[in-house]
Amino acid sequence: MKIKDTLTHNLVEFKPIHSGRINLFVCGPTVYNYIHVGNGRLFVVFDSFARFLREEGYEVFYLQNITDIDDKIFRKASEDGTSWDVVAKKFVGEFLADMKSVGVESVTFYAKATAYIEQIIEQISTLIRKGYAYETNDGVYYDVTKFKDYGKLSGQDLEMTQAGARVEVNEDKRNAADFVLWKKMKPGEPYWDSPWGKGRPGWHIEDTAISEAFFGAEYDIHGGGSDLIFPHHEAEIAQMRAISGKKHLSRYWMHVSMLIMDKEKMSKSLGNIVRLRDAVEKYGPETFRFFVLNSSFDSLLSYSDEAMKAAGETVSRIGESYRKVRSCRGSGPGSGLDFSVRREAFREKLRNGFDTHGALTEVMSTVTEINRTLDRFNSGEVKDALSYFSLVNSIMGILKENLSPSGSRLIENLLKARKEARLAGNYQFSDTIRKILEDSGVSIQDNGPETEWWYS
RNA sequence: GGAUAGGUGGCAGAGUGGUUAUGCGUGGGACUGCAGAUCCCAUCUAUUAGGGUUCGAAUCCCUACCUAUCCUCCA
Repeated sequence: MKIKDTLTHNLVEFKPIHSGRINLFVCGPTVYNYIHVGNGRLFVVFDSFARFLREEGYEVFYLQNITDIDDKIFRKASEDGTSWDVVAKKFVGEFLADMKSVGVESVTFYAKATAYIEQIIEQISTLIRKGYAYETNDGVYYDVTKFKDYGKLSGQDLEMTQAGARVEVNEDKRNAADFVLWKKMKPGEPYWDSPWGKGRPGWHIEDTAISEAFFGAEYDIHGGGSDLIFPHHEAEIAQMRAISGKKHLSRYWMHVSMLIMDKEKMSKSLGNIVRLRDAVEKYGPETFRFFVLNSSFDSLLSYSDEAMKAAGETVSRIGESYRKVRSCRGSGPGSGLDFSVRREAFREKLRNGFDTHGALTEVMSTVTEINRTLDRFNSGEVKDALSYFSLVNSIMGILKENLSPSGSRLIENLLKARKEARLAGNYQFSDTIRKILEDSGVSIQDNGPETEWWYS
């Protein structure tokens, strides 16, 4: 298996630290509002990735942090006239609800930052003891000049970056690039006791404290949005490697690119946010997942109503084929389709840098072949096709379970009446029944005198 | 200004030296009482621009222009 690794900018052969086991850490959300479709892209990609790794036979511990202490949460709380912990608690719940609605089910454990304050304090103490960190009037900072590889992941050269390009320069810091590990309490803020007085953790330190607690100093794969490469992931690397003295924090780094909207990035300041839950409600989780997985995770992806509708059409096409296979009797002479070859082709694309788009192209080609030859399927091929769909779905999560049969007597009787009308040539009546059924959410399809139906 | 990734047909989005990507859309055909679904054929004859290397470039090199993310607690 190969991974598109941010650190080396290459497709590299993957080797887990412990044979057969993978420790995966992905940066989760800061819970101060509903997440948008761009965030949703990240979580769908890694959900599918973890499912794939498990399907490949690895035992995967997928760990994700949740930032539940942050200035953005304070601001939201003051806007809403409530307290920070109420905001955090609410949006942790909303986040988990969103994850469930979009079929994200692979995360082993969600770790909230505030539950690991002890570990955070311990890491900061170690950094100070080892000479990497220092205390000022307002906090504890990491001295980036002490860590020679700082900037290596992002290709940043500290000499070249502009200090204070976006933020005010803090005069108490030794270097403009130093980042905060511990923030001393300001009036009205929540706090924990520490060797540096009352305060709270900086953003970067929570991830290494959590990942060390579960995985130790070094683990296999670290994921996140591409906007976190610098400085967040640089900071994580600097923290953990300074503490451990090891060569890596994570052996491999995978970054999911941004979602853009109307040629512009999705951001709150532009007001072009689409909440994940709204998109999922409008198009369905299968369509959203297909939309996301049909592109390379490391490329920009354009979100639009048109693109979502196209994804929806394709998802229906795949689902339709699946539905037909399920109702296929398999009494034909055999189509000659070799599903073991097709399963392997699908897997092979994913093994090649998690090429979900390539894998879905394989699926589309298989769907066409199935549709073309279904009437010749024998019973073994029906089973093989079902297991093919099951494999695809277990990783991608793009099949609608619109199971029908064993339905209501009412529907069966309506269909029976319609069949009689059709046989009698009374098409006006049969079309009226069809209209009633369709208006009631029942799709039907005539195959000669017989009619199939399902809930649409 | 710097770092990093890119600029492919109506849309989305693959393809790292030599065949049609694929899907959606559009047009036509088969099938159907009609429809839908499905299949077949076609369409769009795409590669940001300009140079260069090569027998041959979307793919390699150079220049220009453009886009996205990031540029250091706070966005």
